[in-house]
Amino acid sequence: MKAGAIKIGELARATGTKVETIRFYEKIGLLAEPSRTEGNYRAYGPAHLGRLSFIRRSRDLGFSLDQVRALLSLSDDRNQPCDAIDLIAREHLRAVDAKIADLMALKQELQSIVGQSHSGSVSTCRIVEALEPLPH
Amino acid sequence: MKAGAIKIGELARATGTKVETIRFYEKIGLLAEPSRTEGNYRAYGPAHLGRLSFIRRSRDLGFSLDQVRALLSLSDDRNQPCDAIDLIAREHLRAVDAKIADLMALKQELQSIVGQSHSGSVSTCRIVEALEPLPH
DNA sequence: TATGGACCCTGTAGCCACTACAGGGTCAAG
DNA sequence: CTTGACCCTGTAGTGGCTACAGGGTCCATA
Repeated sequence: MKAGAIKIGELARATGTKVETIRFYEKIGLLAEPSRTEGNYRAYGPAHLGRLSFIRRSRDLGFSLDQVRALLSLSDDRNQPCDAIDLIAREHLRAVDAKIADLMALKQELQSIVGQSHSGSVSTCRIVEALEPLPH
Repeated sequence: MKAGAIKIGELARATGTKVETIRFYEKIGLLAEPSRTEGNYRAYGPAHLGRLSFIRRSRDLGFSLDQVRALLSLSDDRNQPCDAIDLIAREHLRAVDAKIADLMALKQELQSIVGQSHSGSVSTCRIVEALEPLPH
């Protein structure tokens, strides 16, 4: 193993990623295949570490793997990527906003069903009534 | 086909569910197998309609299929289901709240990366900088 | 009677982003 | 020389559908 090279477990710890996930990213072509040791262990260098950190950070921000792929290839091209990257990020922000709005509406409806009487009294199943469509 | 019985397509239209989804619910045991016509078509009655409406409504409210299964069996047992149902609903509400909080935090972070300068100027890629871990 | 089209059937594979095995091999410490 | 931590490949499973492929049924029209 070359100086500075690390094994998959170390890379996993360094980036907060599971070992299986790293292998998965390699399989789908998101993370480049590293060289191997004599014993056929993956040997990662600093470039892999940087790349995987970028991926992790993007994933944590909720970007899809396809979006991450696009972000990676755009950020590699150091000519005029900003507009395209901006677009992806803004689009994602829009989607997050939409999701929040959805969930807020959902919450409202759930609350109106459950009722805010948090006291332990038995609530004669308004919930079932709210779910059931037909009179019975 | 008995009087009042409907075919899968009609049930789908009546409940706003896709035909494939109805068959899927049947396969996983969520919706009872209906009787069949001579031509081997599924023939649904009013009970199926009620049941599927209940399922749809619960799904729309974000309950998982396992939760729906529990809600169904609890609401069938007309003795003392209320507490258990209440618990499921409240737990779901809690999960929705947590999800909303997650997304709000995410939105904050995304916004700070994208920047609120909505004017079309090129923003010298703060986004990439924010994603990249290492100085280069 | 033939034919077209709308509908239905079964069964399987694909989607996303992992996660969890099973069944082995490698390597360093004791 | 054995133990145990780590690594390897490959496959199957998760949730909740969705999309075929390759047929069958039913009804109306020509």
